[in-house]
Amino acid sequence: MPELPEVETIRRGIAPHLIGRRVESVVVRQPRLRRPVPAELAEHLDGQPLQAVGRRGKYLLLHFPNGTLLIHLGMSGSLRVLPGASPAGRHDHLDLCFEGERRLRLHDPRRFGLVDWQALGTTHPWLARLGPEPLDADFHAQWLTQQAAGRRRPIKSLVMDSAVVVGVGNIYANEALWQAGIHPRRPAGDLAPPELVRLVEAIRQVLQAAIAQGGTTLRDFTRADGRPGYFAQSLAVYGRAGEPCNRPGCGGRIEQTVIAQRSSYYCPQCQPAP
DNA sequence: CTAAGGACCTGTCGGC
DNA sequence: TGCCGACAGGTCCTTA
Repeated sequence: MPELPEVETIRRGIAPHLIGRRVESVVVRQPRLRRPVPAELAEHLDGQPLQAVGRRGKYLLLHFPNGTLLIHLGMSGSLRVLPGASPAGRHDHLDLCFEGERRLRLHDPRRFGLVDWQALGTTHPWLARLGPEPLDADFHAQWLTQQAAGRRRPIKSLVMDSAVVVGVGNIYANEALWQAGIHPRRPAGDLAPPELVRLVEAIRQVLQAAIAQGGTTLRDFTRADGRPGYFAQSLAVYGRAGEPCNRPGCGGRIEQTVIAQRSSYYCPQCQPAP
């Protein structure tokens, strides 16, 4: 479900409710996510005050004095801040109960999510090989050019590779390629320098616009308070197969195909095939 | 090294 | 109405 804009929206949503509060208890109802939730989570967290809520790619980072709790929401995960006594439903796998009757609840029907502990002063293996943040200055055309050089894999698959750049999932990869006028199946190494410049700019722009709208709600994404995100109405290609291209004067119709096992959308007019 | 495909899960939707 | 397959916002691991 969540790509970078959705995770950032959640980060901003939960932080003000929880920062400065101590964890009073941890409830694990279902430890079997993609990896088992560590059994000693409560020992790490009990009594610790939450100092900050960060994000690296699609990982949320809950910083405590003794370490960091990593949360990845996978395809279907969501987090809500709830009152202290909120009855749990199906797929409510984990609660962090904070002082002052605040409860952070992880809900994840598909259980592709991840939760793990990173001790102070260590780097978790999940974070060790991540590429630059797309909205930071070290994500630039020169970096993408270096990553694309000599690669035959489709450009869409390259920009979705978290070692190249983090946080770009299926929706925003499709959107950014449309905005840059690049066909998703083009071999990465064949892109011309101006195309790579445009693509970097498009990725930045699409992600920033989506964050400003609170992310994309297709079916079940909600912010920490339960509201949807409004970027869905700004999607140019994702989920729009058969509909007309939005580019003024284009007149193409959006097509759908599969690239690297993921649904891919593009306009055959303004994103010429390889 | 690169790239592709399966695996992990449940829910929903469309077709018959 | 009910069943069955396809598909869904992600990543890790194995295989070629």
